[in-house]
Amino acid sequence: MQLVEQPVRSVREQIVDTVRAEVLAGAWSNDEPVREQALAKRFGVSRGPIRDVLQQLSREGVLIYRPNKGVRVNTPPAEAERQLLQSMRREMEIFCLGQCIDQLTEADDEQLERILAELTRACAKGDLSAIADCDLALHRTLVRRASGELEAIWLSITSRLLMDYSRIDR
Amino acid sequence: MQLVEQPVRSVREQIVDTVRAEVLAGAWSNDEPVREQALAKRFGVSRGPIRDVLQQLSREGVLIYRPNKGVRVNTPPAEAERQLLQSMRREMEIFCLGQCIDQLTEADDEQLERILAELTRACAKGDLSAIADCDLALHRTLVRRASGELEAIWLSITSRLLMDYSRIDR
DNA sequence: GGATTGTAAATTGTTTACAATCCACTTGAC
DNA sequence: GTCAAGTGGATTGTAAACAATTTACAATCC
Repeated sequence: MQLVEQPVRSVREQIVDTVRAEVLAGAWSNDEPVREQALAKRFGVSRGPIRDVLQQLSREGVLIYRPNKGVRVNTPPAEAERQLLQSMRREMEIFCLGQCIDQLTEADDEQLERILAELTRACAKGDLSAIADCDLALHRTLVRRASGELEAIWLSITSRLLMDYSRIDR
Repeated sequence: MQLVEQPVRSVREQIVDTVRAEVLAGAWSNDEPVREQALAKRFGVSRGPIRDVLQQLSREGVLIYRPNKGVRVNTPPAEAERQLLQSMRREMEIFCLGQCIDQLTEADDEQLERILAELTRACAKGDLSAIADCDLALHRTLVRRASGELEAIWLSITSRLLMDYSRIDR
């Protein structure tokens, strides 16, 4: 189920979302480096697009990049940083909610309904990973609706917070 | 004068900082697209690194990217967004100041002194562009010292705010 | 004359090939 | 036996060639 609608999802964006979801779900170890060629083979593309993906996820804080040494899964933020990020995320979401609360289209409603239904189902099953996904998708949709410009910033903040979150439910 | 110290400045990062500074100074028009090959030729590299640069600056909000159509200079944020970003920037800088106020090394002090001296000189000359550069460098150094993780987020916020700023003094 | 389709140049997206760097292991001296 | 330098394989960084898409312009049709 596609939770976050995107008009034209380029190959790169698809891979970014896939990899991010896997890392946040705790599927990747942070002990061993991520190899470009392995990902390229897996997604059926060459190393070029993969490098773009890894660069973006590094900017988001999900991965960490070291020159000539590739990328690894990043460590969650320290407690003090976490509080700051929480506060900033909250501030952004309140703003976005206020921006788009009275200009939602029917398509938006429908999209939100779908996400909520999925969230309900996940809660019923106790699937923590799915719950996290839905939660992310819900807020992301709202932020995007309010302002596509803010989405990148919001993702950088939220991804870092979820780095912590995913470690906990494991 | 190099205002923001960086241990190992990769070629890409140098180009990123150069291009960002030029755009924020209002040197680029937002009517015509930015051509990859032109930049590659100018900086003496191939299109690969240039694409990385353009991708990063697009994530930062300085440029805007459209699939198969290249990038352009982005438009400044709307007033409502601007206020949100201002608030978030303020929150981050207060946090970072608190984090690193009592753990500054002599090298840091020296670096900050250099920036302040440059800022004073710029103010005396009334060089608005230089003032903006110094202001940016000053805060960026503080943020980086507090947490390298936060720097990317801070840059995304501040760059967008400066998009507006640069337009004004023109 | 105005709109539409066809075509060629330009630009972006991707792949492939090559250079530079890093890492683990071996080899050798002490 | 231990440590140092060397060496081969693997991995990242860059450049150049190729494919796909867009754009501008010209030819054609109504």
